[in-house]
Amino acid sequence: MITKVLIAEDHESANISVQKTLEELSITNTSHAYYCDDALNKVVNAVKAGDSFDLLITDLYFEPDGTKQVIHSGTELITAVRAIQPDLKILVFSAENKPATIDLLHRELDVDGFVRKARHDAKELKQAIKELAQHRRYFPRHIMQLIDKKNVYAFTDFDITVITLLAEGVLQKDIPSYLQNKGIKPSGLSSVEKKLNQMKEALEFTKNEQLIAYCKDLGII
Amino acid sequence: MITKVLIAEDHESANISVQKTLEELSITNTSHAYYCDDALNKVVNAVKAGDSFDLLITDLYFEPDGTKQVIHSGTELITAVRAIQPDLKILVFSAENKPATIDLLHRELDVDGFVRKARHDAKELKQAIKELAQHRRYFPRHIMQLIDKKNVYAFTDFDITVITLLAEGVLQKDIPSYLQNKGIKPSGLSSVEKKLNQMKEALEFTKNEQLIAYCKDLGII
DNA sequence: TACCCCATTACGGTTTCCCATAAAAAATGC
DNA sequence: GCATTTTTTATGGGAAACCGTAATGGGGTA
Repeated sequence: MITKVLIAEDHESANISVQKTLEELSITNTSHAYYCDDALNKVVNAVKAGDSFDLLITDLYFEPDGTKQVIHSGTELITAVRAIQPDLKILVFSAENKPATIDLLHRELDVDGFVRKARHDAKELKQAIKELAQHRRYFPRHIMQLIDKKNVYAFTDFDITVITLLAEGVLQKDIPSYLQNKGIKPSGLSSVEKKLNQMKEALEFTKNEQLIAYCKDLGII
Repeated sequence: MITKVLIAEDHESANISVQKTLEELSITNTSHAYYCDDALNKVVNAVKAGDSFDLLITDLYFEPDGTKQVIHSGTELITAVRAIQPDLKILVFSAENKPATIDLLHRELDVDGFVRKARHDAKELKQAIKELAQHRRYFPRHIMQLIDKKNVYAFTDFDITVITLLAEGVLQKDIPSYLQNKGIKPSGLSSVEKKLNQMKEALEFTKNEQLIAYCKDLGII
């Protein structure tokens, strides 16, 4: 049974509508946090007081506004609260639609649900909370389809390093020295060229610019 | 006096919170539209019935979901309703923070107010509606400051076309023929090179890959 | 019309990238 | 230990990109 919920969301308006949705599910014991640090504090205090939360609904992106914060993003918040209260159910409510990010939430951070801020998000939110109350996870099919699509090529750490360097403006011929400085091998220019060719061939691209655009779209870099 | 309001917003949750905010201002005569076409229809019908709206609160971005729509964006909607009902007050409520867009709203589309979806957006929304009821415009100072600050480079249609072609894998030397086919001028290779250099210099980049990454981050392409 | 100004285009030299091939090094198998 | 295979690195020629400069062309003005 879900009765006590914490909402971590910097947008006041989003906060309001989440609360309203919860009210429609007869959940009135809600707390709000407009900053990640504040959210973590509330979780800590609730556990200390022996009155812990049942569910955390959190956004991923929190806009900096000048006030110093230790935790800056929803993903960091998730790992932090998990360390404090492992059994806390976590539902991510975000406009995020990059497959890489959603995949991270699903597999590595192992959150209980994801609802994308979109046309029918309030209805979805209700559905998700109902599912979570039944101890099921909520990742709608149309979201998971996004994830599968990205599996046309599995980017390795090496791939990502090389692409990131390119996106930062490093000349291809200068990449080997960067790799050596970081102790990454292989570091030869030919190896870099080979990797780039492999990626481009797998994705049917011909130019580095396409790779950059593709990786940006998927949130890989 | 503002009594009858139309909310054009594809996100259900945002729609809810706007309505709640209006209720707190004792405005209960509200209509909702989840698509631009629907919003325009409601404006038209209200005018025909001699019971027109006092205020339109609209988002800028409406996510396509397969249903065929004539109008696809808030900016198009704004020009369309202005043609129907010139005295309709328009308040844009959007997460948009690109200086160029806000500038467009302020100067060319001449909307009555802009509230950014951000931390205290509900409070701002209330304030904005109060201002509009007094026949004043509402563009908070911190928004207008954004315009000056972040305006590092204003991308033209030509810029975006060139960058898009690069991101699609078109060779730089082949871009001129593409431009000619689309009837865009200038179309010379030197002009393309010059534009790319201008952009890169303005943003302190050295490589096209950086430009692609930057434009992807900003959602320009 | 003649002239100037500006934007556009054309051209040539240099650098970087691309690609195929070969050499070197490392891993594997017997 | 030695041969084989695979991975990594090196090299060179040709294509594309980069960059400065010169030529072209169109619009405005007297």
